[in-house]
Amino acid sequence: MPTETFFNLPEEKRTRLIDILLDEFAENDYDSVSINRIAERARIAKGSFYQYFADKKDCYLYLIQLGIEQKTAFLRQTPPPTNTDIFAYLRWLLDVGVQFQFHNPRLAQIAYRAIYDDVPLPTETMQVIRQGSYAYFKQLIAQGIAEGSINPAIDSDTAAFMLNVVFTELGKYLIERFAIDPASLLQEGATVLLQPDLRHVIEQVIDILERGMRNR
Amino acid sequence: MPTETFFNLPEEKRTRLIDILLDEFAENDYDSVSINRIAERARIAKGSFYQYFADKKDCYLYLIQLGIEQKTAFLRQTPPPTNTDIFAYLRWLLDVGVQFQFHNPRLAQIAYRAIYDDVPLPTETMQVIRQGSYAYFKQLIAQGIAEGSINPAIDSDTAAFMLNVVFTELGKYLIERFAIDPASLLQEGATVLLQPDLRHVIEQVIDILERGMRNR
Amino acid sequence: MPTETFFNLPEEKRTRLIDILLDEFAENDYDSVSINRIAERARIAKGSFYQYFADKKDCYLYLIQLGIEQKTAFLRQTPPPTNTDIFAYLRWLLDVGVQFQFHNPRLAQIAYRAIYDDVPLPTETMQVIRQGSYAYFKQLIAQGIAEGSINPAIDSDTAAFMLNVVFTELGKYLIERFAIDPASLLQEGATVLLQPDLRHVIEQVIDILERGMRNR
Amino acid sequence: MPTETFFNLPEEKRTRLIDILLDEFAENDYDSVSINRIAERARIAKGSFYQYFADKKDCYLYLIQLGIEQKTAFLRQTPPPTNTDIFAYLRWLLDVGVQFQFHNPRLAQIAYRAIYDDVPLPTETMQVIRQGSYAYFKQLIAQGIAEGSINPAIDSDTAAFMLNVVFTELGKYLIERFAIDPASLLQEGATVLLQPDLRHVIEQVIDILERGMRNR
DNA sequence: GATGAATGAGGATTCATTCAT
DNA sequence: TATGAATGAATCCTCATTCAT
Repeated sequence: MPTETFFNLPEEKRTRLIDILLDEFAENDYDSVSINRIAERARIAKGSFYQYFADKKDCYLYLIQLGIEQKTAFLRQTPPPTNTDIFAYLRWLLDVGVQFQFHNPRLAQIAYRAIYDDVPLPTETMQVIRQGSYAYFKQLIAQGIAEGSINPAIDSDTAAFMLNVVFTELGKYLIERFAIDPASLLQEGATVLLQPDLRHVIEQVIDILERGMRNR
Repeated sequence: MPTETFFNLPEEKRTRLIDILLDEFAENDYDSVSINRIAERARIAKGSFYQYFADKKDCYLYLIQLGIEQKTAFLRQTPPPTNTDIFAYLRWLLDVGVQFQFHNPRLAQIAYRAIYDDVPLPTETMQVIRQGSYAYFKQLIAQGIAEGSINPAIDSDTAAFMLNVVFTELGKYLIERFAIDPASLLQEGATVLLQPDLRHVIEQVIDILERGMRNR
Repeated sequence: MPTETFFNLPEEKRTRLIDILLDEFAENDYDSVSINRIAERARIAKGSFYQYFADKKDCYLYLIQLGIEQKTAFLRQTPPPTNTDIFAYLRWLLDVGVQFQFHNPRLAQIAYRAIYDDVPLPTETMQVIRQGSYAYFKQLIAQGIAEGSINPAIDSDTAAFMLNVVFTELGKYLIERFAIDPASLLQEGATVLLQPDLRHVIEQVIDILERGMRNR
Repeated sequence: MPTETFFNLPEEKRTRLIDILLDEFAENDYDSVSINRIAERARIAKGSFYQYFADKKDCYLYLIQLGIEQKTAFLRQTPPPTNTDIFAYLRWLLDVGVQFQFHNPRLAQIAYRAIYDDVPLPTETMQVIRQGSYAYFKQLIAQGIAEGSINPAIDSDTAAFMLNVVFTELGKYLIERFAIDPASLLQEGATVLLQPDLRHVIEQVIDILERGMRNR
């Protein structure tokens, strides 16, 4: 956790610092993130960084936690569909998930790294982070089978793996495919998600998964 | 590309060096790979490394190329099914792909890093590497639609994305799920792939994708 | 010297601070003592430290002075033997000296460091501190010679050196030899000094010195 | 242990480096020794230090070992007295010991620090170093008692403590008392030890110890 | 009187690369 | 061709001290 000093920082300074931290940790490997560079960009003394964070690790975990908080808040903001069909829910989840990635591309990228990069942090810490969404999907699948909407022959672990992997990668794929400038996403009220061709891809992905898994 | 000097090295010495390079680049981030450590482990002079490779980057690209070559050779070794059904072919491809990952876990890991890690190499170079299998899948899907076995409503790009992502991750998922010791894979004649529960997962994955995409 | 502010501190706060200072300076080299750590442990603002002491050096010298005061007070507390034999007096001195070291192990340790460690303070300052007990011993020896109890062939400087050195080290030697837990000494009314085997060592040391120096 | 690179250094360069190392480690606490400063004084790149030594600790232990080797060689050089009286031997030992300290004042100082300073090295390593001479003295005392020359009432541990402490400190005491310039000792063929008043002190010290311990 | 944020120099160590032998 | 010594910038982190509030 950051120090009290960090939270006592003038709103504007703290915001600017966080902004730079997001940049650095989104653009670089954990190992390649340089506190020197951060201090320079934020125009603070090297020592000041250590007034705010115990160390690099502390700073990193703070950003991870920030990501979790913001994602939670984001999901709460858009209510899920009321009908109980599991695929309607997955459709919503994929949609909102992509929206979150588009609204917070740097946080998404950091989370992404947390999953795929080698982070020299205790395995347990990283396990928790990594298994978060996977475990969630697994439970959803089990629920779908119980409800009768998912083919009971399907192994819930395997299906969770597929959902997790596809949902995780989709945001980046869309950005690449539609040549979206990541910088443009940082601005308020980006409307890129409303593009019909982009939504079409999201729907097709769910369609394929639904046809592949639905109980007939 | 490595220098002529490198290829003139006594077979046994070159092999040993490559072995160590694979280890280092599989276990570490590009940035975290240390030429110091490599020279030490390979018991060659630090300067010798630079007789063989122009620099770290050169060495890295050589391993990537090696991976591509070896994968190609590996696929050639196992003939694809003779029937023309595209899903039978995908089934074979996934199976052989996982086999390759299991037989060459270090090369697979390096390829994996090439896709997901930040490698401080020119974007274009990395693009080529990353899009390799994606382009291949896209062509397969198009072919499947032409043959009538894949639902023509499906966008070939989207489907290629899904296949690519699932195929890429599956090997690692299996290793984690079945708690396979990566070291055990390095040994000759590893039989882990024959386990029925492991094959069952592979088949379920294809089943889901097939049901999701097949033309009805 | 500490500032007035320091002496105006509420009794309890000042005591707690001193306690922590003793800990830090007893456990660490002068250079390794960290004001950061002190402020943290004492739960005072780092700036407050500099309200109480001009700087690290000032704080250190205060502790030294405290040690001298407390040792003087301690010696006053136990009256020396009334017979005038110099060796009886040395016996008493060694005994009480060890008792002081045992009652104030942290102050003793700090004094010890003042003698043996490199303290980056002006040489003169440290000289004064270091020569304190030495000068006292020298005077005692001279007195013993005058009284006829010490062999007049003995050079008083040399004898003072021996006494000083032995007396200084004895406390630590006993702690090590009898595997005394230094923590146990910090408690009120430690009875460790009463152990007969421990007193036996003290007596033997004096016996050897007495036989070595007494006028026959 | 230093690296091969270190031992391959041109004689003159290595000697100069060792000279500077001795200076630094003699003048400073382990913690206060600065590799930056060493590199600067030796006019080598900071990185070069790490070509020669694994780390600071490695460098330090090398100096310790150097001290042990040189002391052993020094003792071999001056043969002990042939008569078997233990006090004659101690006399010789004290004399040669002081001579060694005078010939190698910096090594002696480093050894001294090894005994009295806090060195952040594994306790076992330091224990071995510290107990070296103590254990030797203890054995000598036991031998003296067996031979009948030392008073059997004396506890060999206690006597060893006294000898050890006096022998360790004597060199420094003489330097201080006779205001010997440590720098002058560094020169070849220092004759300071021949001064009669200095030898007189050494003899008095042994005289006192002999009278104190001899069997009558 | 108390606070605690800011600072920049300095700590040990690792790195990829060069180049004379 | 092989070597391995040399380099200096970069790494993360700790420090004693100052000063505006």
